[in-house]
Amino acid sequence: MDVSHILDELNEPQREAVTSDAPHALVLAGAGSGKTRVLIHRLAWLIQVQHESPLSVLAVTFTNKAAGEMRERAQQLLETSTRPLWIGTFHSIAHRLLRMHWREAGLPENFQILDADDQQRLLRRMIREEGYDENQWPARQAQWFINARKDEGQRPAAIETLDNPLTETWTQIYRLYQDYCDRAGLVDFAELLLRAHELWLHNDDLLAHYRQRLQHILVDEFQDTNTIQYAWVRLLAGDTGSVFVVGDDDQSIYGWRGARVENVRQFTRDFPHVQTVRLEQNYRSTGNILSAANALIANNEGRLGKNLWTAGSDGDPIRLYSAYNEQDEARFVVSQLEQWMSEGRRADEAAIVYRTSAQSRLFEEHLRRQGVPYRVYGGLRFFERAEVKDALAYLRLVLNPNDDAAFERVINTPARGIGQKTVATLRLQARESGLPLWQAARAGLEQGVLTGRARTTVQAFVELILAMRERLGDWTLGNQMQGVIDMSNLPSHYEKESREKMEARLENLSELVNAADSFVLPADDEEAGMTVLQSFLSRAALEAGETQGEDWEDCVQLMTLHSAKGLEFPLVFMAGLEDGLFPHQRSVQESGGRLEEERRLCYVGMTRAMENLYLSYAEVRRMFGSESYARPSRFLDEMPAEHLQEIRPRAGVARPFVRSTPVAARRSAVADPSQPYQHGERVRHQKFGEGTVVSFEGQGEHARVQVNFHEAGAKWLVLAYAKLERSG
DNA sequence: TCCATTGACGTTTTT
DNA sequence: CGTCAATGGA
Repeated sequence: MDVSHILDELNEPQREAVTSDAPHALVLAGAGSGKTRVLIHRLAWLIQVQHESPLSVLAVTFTNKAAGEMRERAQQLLETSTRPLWIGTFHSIAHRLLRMHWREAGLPENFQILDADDQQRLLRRMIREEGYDENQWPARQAQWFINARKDEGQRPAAIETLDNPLTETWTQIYRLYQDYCDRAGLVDFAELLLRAHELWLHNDDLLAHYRQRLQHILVDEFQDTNTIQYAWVRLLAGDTGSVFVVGDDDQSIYGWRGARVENVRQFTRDFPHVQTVRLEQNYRSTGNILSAANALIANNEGRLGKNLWTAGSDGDPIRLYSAYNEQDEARFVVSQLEQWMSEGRRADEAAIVYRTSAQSRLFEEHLRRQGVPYRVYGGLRFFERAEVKDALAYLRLVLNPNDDAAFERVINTPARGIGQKTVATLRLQARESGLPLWQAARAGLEQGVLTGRARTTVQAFVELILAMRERLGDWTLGNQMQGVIDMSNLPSHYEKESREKMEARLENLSELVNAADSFVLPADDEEAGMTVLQSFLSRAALEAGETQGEDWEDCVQLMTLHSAKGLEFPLVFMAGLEDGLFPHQRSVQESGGRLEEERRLCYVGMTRAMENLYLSYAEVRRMFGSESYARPSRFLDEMPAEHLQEIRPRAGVARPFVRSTPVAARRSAVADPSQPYQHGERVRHQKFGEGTVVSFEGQGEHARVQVNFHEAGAKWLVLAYAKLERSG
């Protein structure tokens, strides 16, 4: 068979990976080295050359976008339908398994997916109701605790509390929350994975079936897998499955939410005869960018080791700008951007990336002022908007009245005179009888627990939902959606808001009806035995949709470093390279490889740039209302000077006399022996606490240092008077 | 029920 | 400084 179309466009290591006949393979794919291509060509190789059945292939990704891209590109290469292939995110595949085997998984047929927002609301309500002090046991933290445990594969009973009262309480909250979810038929994101794992673990026949069928497992972004995802893959593979994973330990940036880089190394230990292939040729960036990135990441320990190289030219040096303050930084970035565009380049070829999402605002202001079109990544997605979730909650309730999260959401939205007190009564009833709210409400009506106005209003609500269920019976999804919106009288609820807001909300609602109208039951979901309504609701939760609908053509892209992973741009501005901001203060303080993860984040950011990379930092930054002085990011010191070119500010820009030393000078500068304190040194003051020396001046009696205190902010202190101590 | 004021908080985010 | 959520008075 002619395999040239599969192999021709590949370089040697890529080809080696694609054609590997080892039982398992680990492809360490550096940034821009053709990782996705290898995955897709491997898929084609299995099917067209090895003649493996498409039914035997499972390809797993992390995002819906990646899954969609993989299916699309596989389709092009294979020139046949990719229908039989299982391609999807860990969550969507887990979800599919649970839908098909809901009985074995111990779930009700109409279980609903709880998104992060639903989960937090449910927890807040529950914590309150169970009588915990909300300040001591915040829902946010409970959510974090529960998800972290689930990501580790732990049920409450398995948690080792070691008599630690804190852990014991969190575990108890986890237990109560899980009971709630089980009663109401609710499954959160982490639960999808955990249940899917347990489904196989506890059903030998099912596991045997899937092991036999899914002989080839391909995993993308393997460095992002958490404990349960790894265990799931391992369980499925058993002794006979063949696992092909692609990843890059240097781009692991999700450790803080459970991802374990260690899984990459663990893979070679747990699976026998793993062939490891390194993809180090980079097709994206210039030599200067790659060399600087390589040098930076070399500071991390325990890497599996990789050095990116390019056949292309060195290109321009990386430009480094030290801004006087954050305004100056934004001004500089936007002016460079305008210059680039004046040379005939497109706005959408450029990206501004930063560590924290709050940094976007300043750039937005400057871009708007200059009339440069931009788009900010992140923010609320379509199916996460309040009005959309309100409308969907009615549908959820119609489908599964036991869905407490949906019940709570709409019981008094729009306001129908059911106050806090009435809802509290219902909750109490539900809690005492161990029933979902819906059933508690009905029982309460029958048994006369509710009286007076409460009785009338709750009765009306129950009848509304029943009427919806009856009326919606045979309608199309679009009509059901519209019906629910009309019958609930939701639009009236938004009419009280400002005109703009209201119009946006009503527009979203009609967009929602459109979405429902044009929704076609996907084949995957049909096979899993789902109804159109079930499928629509699940997808709303699992693929929350785009942040912004249409207009992002030819816009400068603004995003956090995290959301930049996987993307590339000819021109990249990486801003806010200050110690404390990037690397972030919290990461510097915490142990456990957090600093290394920040360094990887920096590496990810740099390797997004194809032609030109600008780095910048502000000497003074206004944050949380007060000014703070920081030294340039330590990561800048780790980039060889020969790849950097410092850009000094224009003459005439007013600068304060306090300045940190330029990076190049600082790098070569040894400590100044004439000064008692050195730049960057940590000191303690009796009153102001801990701080960092940022500047000094004068000699002897008049010697003063400027210290940036963590609590009190920046202060000048005369050494002769202030009693400073070194604090390591 | 609604609006205004007050107070706490302030990485990163997909599913 | 800015946001969001909780609180309290009309």
